[in-house]
Amino acid sequence: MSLSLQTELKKRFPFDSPEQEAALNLLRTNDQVQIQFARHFRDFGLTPAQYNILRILRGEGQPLPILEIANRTVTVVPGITGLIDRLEQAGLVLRQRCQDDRRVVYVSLTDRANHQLAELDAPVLALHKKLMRRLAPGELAELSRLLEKVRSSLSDDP
Amino acid sequence: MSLSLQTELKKRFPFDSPEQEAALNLLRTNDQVQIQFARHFRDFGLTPAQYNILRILRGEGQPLPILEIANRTVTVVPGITGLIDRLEQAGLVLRQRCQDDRRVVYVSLTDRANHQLAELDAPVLALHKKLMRRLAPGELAELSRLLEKVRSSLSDDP
DNA sequence: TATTGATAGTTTACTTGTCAACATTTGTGT
DNA sequence: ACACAAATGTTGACAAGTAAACTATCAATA
Repeated sequence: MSLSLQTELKKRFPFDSPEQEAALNLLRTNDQVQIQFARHFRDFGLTPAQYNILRILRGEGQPLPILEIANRTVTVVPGITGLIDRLEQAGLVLRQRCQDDRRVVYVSLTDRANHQLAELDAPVLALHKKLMRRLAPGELAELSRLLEKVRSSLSDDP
Repeated sequence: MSLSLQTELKKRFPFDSPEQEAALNLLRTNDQVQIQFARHFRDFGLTPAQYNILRILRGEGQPLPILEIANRTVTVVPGITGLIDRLEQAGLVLRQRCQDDRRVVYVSLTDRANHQLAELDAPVLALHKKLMRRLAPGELAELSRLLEKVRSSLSDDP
């Protein structure tokens, strides 16, 4: 039967190639990590995407145009609108139209957002350490290096 | 000003810790890779989640209960329903109630799905190789090993 | 036999990511 | 000055991930 043959092949060659194995490992590991983060932030009423935007704004230290925020996330342009909408409803950011160029909308953090971010710093750092606790310092550096190398091949297309 | 100080600090210590650096590298790299896959499958009318389910069914070689499929993906139970719905509408899978236990619903691939999967094998493998092209064989193995190590620390909680 | 509890799957509601289409504003080239 | 292109967001539609609540079936047991 072709079915048993297929099963046997599957056991002997679980991956079609080392490249595929690495790619699938990346996807699976990321899934697991994302789940941890999502649970973590949900306790504070934030989603990972929302926290990401707040971190970007704090890192910049001043208001940013909406498209600039979108550029620093993977979020595609139309998606950023609703994201900012919900953050604004939650009282965490403010929208202000630019006077010079009335097309652009600046987004800034509220005091409440800064307060909430400060509360999250320690738990987030602790979670990062927990996720990576099995890796020795050298392994951490190597993992970062390899991931950056993968990303570098995505920038210049062919 | 606190702003320029913050900017300077940000340059000198872009990450709070090596663990955080590795975790963020993982998230960013995965985002980029996911985008590549999504674009790739969209040309064939499939989403990555749909392709994943088809691959699982082909790998098994026989119909699977819906919850068994959900267990093999990161998809949470309620989400799997709509996913199977859309695959069924597209004529790629069939639902059949189990006779022995009328609660369970088996899902099987149609000929059309098998045909489409066969067409996708070569392009998918090519994409995997393209994504990882910068990594030497040893680096590929090391990346897989490190990612597995990260996942292993997520299984046993504390 | 009837109740009680567990299991399989669905429905509903909400957030996010994605694309296509659009409005508004700005800049540029006749 | 005027038309036309480009940039900045927004809207609408759909796929997907998530949690809470629900239905239907099965199993155990009183």
